[in-house]
Amino acid sequence: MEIDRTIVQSFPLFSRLCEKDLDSLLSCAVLRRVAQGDTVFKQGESAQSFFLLLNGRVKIMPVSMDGHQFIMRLVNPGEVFGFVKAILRSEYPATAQTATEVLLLGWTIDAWTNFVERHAHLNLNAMQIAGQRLGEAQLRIREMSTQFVKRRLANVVLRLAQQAGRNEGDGILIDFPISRKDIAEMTGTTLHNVSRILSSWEARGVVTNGREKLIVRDMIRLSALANGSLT
Amino acid sequence: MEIDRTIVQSFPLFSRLCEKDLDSLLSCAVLRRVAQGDTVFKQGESAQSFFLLLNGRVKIMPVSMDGHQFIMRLVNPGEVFGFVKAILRSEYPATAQTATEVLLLGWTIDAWTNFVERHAHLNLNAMQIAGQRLGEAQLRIREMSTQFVKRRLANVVLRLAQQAGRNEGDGILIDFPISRKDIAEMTGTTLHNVSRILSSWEARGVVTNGREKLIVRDMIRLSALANGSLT
DNA sequence: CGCTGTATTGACAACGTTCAACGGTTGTGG
DNA sequence: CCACAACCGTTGAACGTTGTCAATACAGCG
Repeated sequence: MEIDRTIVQSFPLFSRLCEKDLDSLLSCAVLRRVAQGDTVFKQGESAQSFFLLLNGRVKIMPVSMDGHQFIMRLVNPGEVFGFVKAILRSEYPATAQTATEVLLLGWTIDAWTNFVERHAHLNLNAMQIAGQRLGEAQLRIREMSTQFVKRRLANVVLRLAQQAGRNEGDGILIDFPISRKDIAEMTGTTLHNVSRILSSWEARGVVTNGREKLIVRDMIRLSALANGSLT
Repeated sequence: MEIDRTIVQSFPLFSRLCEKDLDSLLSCAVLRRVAQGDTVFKQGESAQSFFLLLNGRVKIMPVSMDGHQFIMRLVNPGEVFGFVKAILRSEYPATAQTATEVLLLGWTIDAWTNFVERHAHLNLNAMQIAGQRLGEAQLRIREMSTQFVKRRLANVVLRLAQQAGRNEGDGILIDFPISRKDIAEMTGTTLHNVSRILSSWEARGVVTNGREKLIVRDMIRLSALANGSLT
């Protein structure tokens, strides 16, 4: 199967690679299709590969011993996942489950380290990925420590609209099926609360709700809700 | 001033360096003493240096626009801080304030990158630092999303005891002055709540409280509180 | 047409924060 | 050495937020 190289080249991890190098990197990648709801890897497996998401969405979900589910990260097209853990040759700390049918490229960590030896500047790219994840994680910790559920939810929906939104003229549709439970697990609350709050926002014209569907109608007011200047 | 090289060598970032290399690295480090309550760097400054804490404790505190204070990380002796951001040549995302008088070593990022060019394996060490921070951050997110304040507090105190505890025979003393406000800002709650919960634990013989002081008397029961098998 | 998974809503209880008052300790300056 | 201020900690009460329980509705699917 043929991959569009210009697309892959535009992804942060591979920036500043020449065509030849990109070819050799792509030649040792494995293309994989995964159906909706299946898992790419499972928590606890040894991290021998990492993945680049070409298409669709993937949920990164640690499972805790006390049964509480939640979603650590939502992977959008063009992002890598399983990357940091693979470099460190440890175990995946979470399960990667698809939210849609997805298309992805996989590399073994051996192939990658091999390649990096000849392209040392990729170390910096890798560090940038790790740094970005760390920044996102710390931002989220701050939100969880200091903000009420309403505001956290506004931030989650805002990010969804920015990263997974498709402009439909009269609003921004979240571009994959997402349930209240999913949103609750991204926000750190219950689906009941999410339902209540989204309903109240719908009454005020900020969003439109549907079954596994969410449309943002008023980004301005949503932003205001997210930064606390509106309740 | 003379630094004990065997101590520095035992720190993760510098593992697998020979004596000679260690000397050359130490020769371009700056030793610095900072008084209790002063700041090592401030949020928003461009990250031109990173630091290795030799002695004392440092609090990493992002400040949000809405005034909410909190403590993102507590740095223990032997740990580096400001490291990831310095490598990425961005701005410090938080303020580093000392909880005690501290002694630390500082390197400019230029000296570091220079040194890394001749010791490529340090890239992996750096990645390990970043990976560890990321893991800690994600663990904390999970705690904040799914656990009640009591249990989160138990986890915070447990970590304090493990990382900053000194065994006193009849209990484990947290080895630096820490206020209820500090603990609250590490847990994501108010000092009132911390006071209440710690008082109830004191009544049950789990801890002993004092002014800017905390002694863990019963690690077993504290662990049970932390993993939810006890309320 | 019943089954399953998703969503909405109300009532209620539990939890946590805010407000307020008070007591104790430390440090300072007269 | 004492008075005083500043800071830290504790505790109670009221309030608001959030989670839990329960009932219902609705859509997709065999």
